[in-house]
Amino acid sequence: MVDKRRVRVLREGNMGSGPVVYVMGRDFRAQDNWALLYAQEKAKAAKVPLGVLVHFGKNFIATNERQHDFLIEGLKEVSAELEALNIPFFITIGDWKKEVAEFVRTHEVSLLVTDFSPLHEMRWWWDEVSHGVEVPVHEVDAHNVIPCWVASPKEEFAAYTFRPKVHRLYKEFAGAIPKTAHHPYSWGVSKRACWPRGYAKDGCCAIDWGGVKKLRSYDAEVPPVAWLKPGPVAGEAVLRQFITQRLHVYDAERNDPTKRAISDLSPYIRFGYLSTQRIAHEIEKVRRDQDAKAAFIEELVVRRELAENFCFYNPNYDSFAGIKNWAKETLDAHRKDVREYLYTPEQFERAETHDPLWNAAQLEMVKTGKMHGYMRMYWAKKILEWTASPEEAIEIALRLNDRYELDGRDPNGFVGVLWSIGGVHDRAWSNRSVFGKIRYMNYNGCKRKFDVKAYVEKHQGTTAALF
DNA sequence: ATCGGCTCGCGCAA
DNA sequence: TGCGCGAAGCCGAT
Repeated sequence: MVDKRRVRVLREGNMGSGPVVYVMGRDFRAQDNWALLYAQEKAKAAKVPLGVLVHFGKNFIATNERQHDFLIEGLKEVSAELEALNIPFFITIGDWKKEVAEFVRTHEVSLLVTDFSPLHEMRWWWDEVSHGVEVPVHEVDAHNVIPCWVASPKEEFAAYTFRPKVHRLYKEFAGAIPKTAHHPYSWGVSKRACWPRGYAKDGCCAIDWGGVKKLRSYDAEVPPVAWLKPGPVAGEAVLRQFITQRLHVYDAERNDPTKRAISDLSPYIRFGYLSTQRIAHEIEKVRRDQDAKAAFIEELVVRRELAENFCFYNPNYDSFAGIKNWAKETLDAHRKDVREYLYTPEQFERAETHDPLWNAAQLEMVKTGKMHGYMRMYWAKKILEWTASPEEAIEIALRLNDRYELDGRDPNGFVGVLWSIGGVHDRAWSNRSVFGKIRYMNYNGCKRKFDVKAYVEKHQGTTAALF
């Protein structure tokens, strides 16, 4: 049974007699998925078919070719896995209100289930959809170990206020997740035919993935990356490799961008190919490296779910308006400070600053789709230092993050940028030029901690090939 | 190499 | 009301 505390009712109402549909918005996987398990539980109780729907609309889950490719290639795998479980996979394209509402009417859907995201797009969409359909809509937190609204009822001040709440509830929610079962009630073949309209191949049932892939290719400006393969199977392999090859050095070396100690799991978590709870469970099973395990669980659960908490409770999670008063005041007091360097958004984007370390970080992100976590702090703080205003710095950092990172457009990214530039979840430090009391970082600090030259050499070059 | 100060405010003990 | 201490640091003194 899915814990009732994972579920929120977005639209009240009684179930009809038709199939249950899970609208996958964020957690693209067939196993370890509480939203799918909940939908299946409801469908089994009502003895009705179960289907999964993914909607491709404006400002959807991916906004460029790199992320779109990572999504489509993974979705192919997920959809096949669902079909094998007798859970048909559908897509709709275009306007939410029209397409989803029509899907619901055509198939006489009795209940819509979705996965939780704290981000505006998803919440606004569901607000609209809930008003545009006449069936109940239930939302399930399938992304967090502890459901966001259960972990805390308010915006947390810092990790230290959130941590004890997480630790109190962790044992209750963590652990193995039941398997998604082969669904016992079939969706009639004739009813499936011709959906999605215009993207069905061979008459029915098969989706024209080539067509879907072309659907949202923006320019070829942000190409897919080859080193990280999309999908749950690839995610599983990365998790295995992390546990066997890198976990033992995670504690000591995760802040050294020249070492290979980090998990590389964030893109898989971002697209839901891997469940956080499942990752946590696999880590807990390891019988060695206790310090490394604790450090990883801290980042995977406490800090990642703190980012979800911030976006869920703070509607200004992506702007200056979202930071704390002490930080606004101190940044305001330093607005007129002389900036030693000033760069345009294009200069940042093309990695054309005077600082080879900053350029290397930017190049790492542009070329690989994943900047090392430690460098993300330095990178964002320097954007604050080298732009005319904190608003502009936040805008540039978020735009670049969301455009190039495979794990962009995610709560972690918003909080990472606002932590660096706006002191979110941080404390005040010594007053200095431009930064005010926002924690400062510099080149010398990096030199003390890792081999800067090696990092710069590893990511040298230009962005010329991309523009 | 190590340490204290920087500086704010939450949460808890009292 | 007082007090301890915190998301990843820096800097100068010793």
